[in-house]
Amino acid sequence: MDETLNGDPHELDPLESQVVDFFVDGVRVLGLPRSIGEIYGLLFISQQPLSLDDLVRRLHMSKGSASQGLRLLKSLGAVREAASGSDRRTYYEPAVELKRLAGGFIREQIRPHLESGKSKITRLSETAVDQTDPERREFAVERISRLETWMRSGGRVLPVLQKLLGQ
Amino acid sequence: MDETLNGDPHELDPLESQVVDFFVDGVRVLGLPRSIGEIYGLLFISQQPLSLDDLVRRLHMSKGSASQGLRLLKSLGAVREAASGSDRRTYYEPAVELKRLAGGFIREQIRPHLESGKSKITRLSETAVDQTDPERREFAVERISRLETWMRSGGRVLPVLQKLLGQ
DNA sequence: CCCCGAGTTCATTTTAGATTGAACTGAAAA
DNA sequence: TTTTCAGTTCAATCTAAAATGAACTCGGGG
Repeated sequence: MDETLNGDPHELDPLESQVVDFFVDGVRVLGLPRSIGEIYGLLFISQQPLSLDDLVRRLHMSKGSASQGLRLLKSLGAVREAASGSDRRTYYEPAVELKRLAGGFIREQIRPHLESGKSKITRLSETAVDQTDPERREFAVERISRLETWMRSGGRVLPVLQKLLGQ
Repeated sequence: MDETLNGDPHELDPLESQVVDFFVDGVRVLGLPRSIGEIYGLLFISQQPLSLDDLVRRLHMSKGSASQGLRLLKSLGAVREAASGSDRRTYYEPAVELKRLAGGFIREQIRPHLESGKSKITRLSETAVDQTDPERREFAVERISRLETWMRSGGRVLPVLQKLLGQ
């Protein structure tokens, strides 16, 4: 069985593996696991939508990883199901508009942290005003109000970011 | 030896540990190790500059971690050496201006990735034009030019980000 | 109705990278 | 000059998170 002769080789060709590597590095910067980069990278450079089995076979990853990876990518809006062909499988294709990708990442990964940050700061404020030593209390309150300022800046920045990336 | 009576307790008080936790979570979002958040968090809520030994003692971390953590924080411009007192130790205090923190992070952690990304794309372009099948080549070139667009957007966004965070 | 197989789940295993700590450096004190 | 000690280094260890894979679910086809 000579894989170089059929149209469905198991190994990645040089272009494909270069693109996959590019996205593996890319997602690591964003704090996402390597498998996410592998999946998105291969979809990105594929002319045809790919099924879960295609990903498992060509990337040598477990069905579990591929399934969980696709779930996360779908939740980020980075991958969508392609109009299904005749067969039972689901095929996936990448979203390639930066606006959409950034929007999904901000919505799913950044906003939740900003939110939980805000509520932690609320609790921090309460602890700060409980300080018995007045000098200590004043200092703590000042520092924590600074945190609030940081979070407000963060909140203000995100929409601008999305806007700038949408072109 | 009752630690609650002297001014140098080993354990963190509730305010301190809440702030440390806050920063531990915060730096994880940025992809930095927990020890970085612990160190910066304790400095942030301390009224006095702290020495490496203070950090080791109060955070129960090794000298190695504290030393490496301080080095990274200094490189980010997030921590500076305080005007030294009479003794041999170096004391550290946090930088608390968001502009400075964001600037350091962008300079040390984001820009290098953008740069290496650009050079990877250059190599990708070369691989893409090598594709023998014309349809494949056209597709690959189109996708990779999209990557270039993404990187350009990224580069344009950073200065705006810094500007918005500087207030 | 039962079978088939695509896709999911999650307890276990693996791994990347964070942390440790003992040996080392260098500079100030004695 | 020797001693002392703050801080650094890095091989070894540990751990948190990712990947695995076998058991499972569920829907369509026969």
